[in-house]
Amino acid sequence: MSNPGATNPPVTEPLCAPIGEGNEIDFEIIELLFFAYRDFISDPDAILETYGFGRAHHRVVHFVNREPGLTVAALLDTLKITKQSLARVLKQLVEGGYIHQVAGPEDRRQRKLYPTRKGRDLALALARPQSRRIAEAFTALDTADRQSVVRFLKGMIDHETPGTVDSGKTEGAGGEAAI
Amino acid sequence: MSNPGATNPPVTEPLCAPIGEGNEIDFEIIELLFFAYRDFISDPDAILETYGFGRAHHRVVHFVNREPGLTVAALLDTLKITKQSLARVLKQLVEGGYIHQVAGPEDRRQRKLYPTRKGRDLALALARPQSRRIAEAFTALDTADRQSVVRFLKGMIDHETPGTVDSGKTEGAGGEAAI
DNA sequence: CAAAATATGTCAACATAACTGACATATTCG
DNA sequence: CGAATATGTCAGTTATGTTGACATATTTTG
Repeated sequence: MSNPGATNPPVTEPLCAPIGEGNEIDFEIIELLFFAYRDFISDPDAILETYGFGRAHHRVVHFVNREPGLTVAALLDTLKITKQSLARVLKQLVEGGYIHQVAGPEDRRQRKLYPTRKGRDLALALARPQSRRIAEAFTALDTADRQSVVRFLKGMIDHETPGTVDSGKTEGAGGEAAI
Repeated sequence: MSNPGATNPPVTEPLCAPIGEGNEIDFEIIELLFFAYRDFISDPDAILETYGFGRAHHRVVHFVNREPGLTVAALLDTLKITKQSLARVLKQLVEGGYIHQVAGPEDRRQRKLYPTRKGRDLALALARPQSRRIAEAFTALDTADRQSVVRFLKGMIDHETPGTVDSGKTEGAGGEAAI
């Protein structure tokens, strides 16, 4: 079927030239983001493994520490996962004494989430190597350069026009999020 | 003097203060990276779904396009997964006509991987929205600022000490292709 | 040349973390 | 009271990774 020296290459004929030569695609940044992020999460991942935890636990512990008292619904909205997905890791974190659940003072249906001292220590232990990595990457940059990085990262984030997202349902599509 | 009110708070008592106030941790960049990367991969993920593909397929298609003719072993080394994991997605991509396998010209045990036209089109379709997002985030930055972003991202990547891997060949130019 | 090493493929079982759907319970609201 | 809401839970599915064992073809080596 394949003929070396065929005159009319079909879509299944192999291409030998690398992609992105003379293309409009910014492959440099695409790949830098891939590798930077992969190495960025490798540090906490190594720590999590010693606890028997995974990325999902990191995300939950992180955001509960960043916003103590947030509700399950708010956490689901931030993580953009389903409550069934959250339930598993949250249960482990609560039973392990990392997170405390308190019935809402006004709406007692709510479960407000607070970190414990143990949970805070874990969040800090996970963030520390990440922050160190950032600091190292920043050593070559002055204050103005660092602000450029912040502006770039903010520009990479979806600017959700408030009003387009109908917050009627709690079970939404999930992505492959990661912290 | 450690605690007003309660006498001796155990590690399981809830904390109300947000983490990272007056801490040495750079939570701003940590979270910006999280959200930026999540949204960054959401674009290709939506496209992949229409093909019945996932992130693993994107990675394989990307690398094969960036370095046509790379071997299975080289791909495994880049992706840092097992051959059993790769086999599943690679089989789908080969059977779908996105990637072509050719026995190595010198070492016929090797299977050199090449993108087909179809595979190249897919790789471009996946990279295009990512590149567009980068371009948008760059609009607020001049050339010097963009170089700062590149320097930052490179600084975030693990600098593998080239001593563990002995590669005495003149090929491994710094900044090799990869997603 | 025969044996060992290498590159790849494959079968099977398992783990994690996401998903959907259905249903239970407690609480608040109209 | 009945409907809506916030949360929890059970059951099954999918995608992607893992380990271990073994097969096959090819190259290298003793």
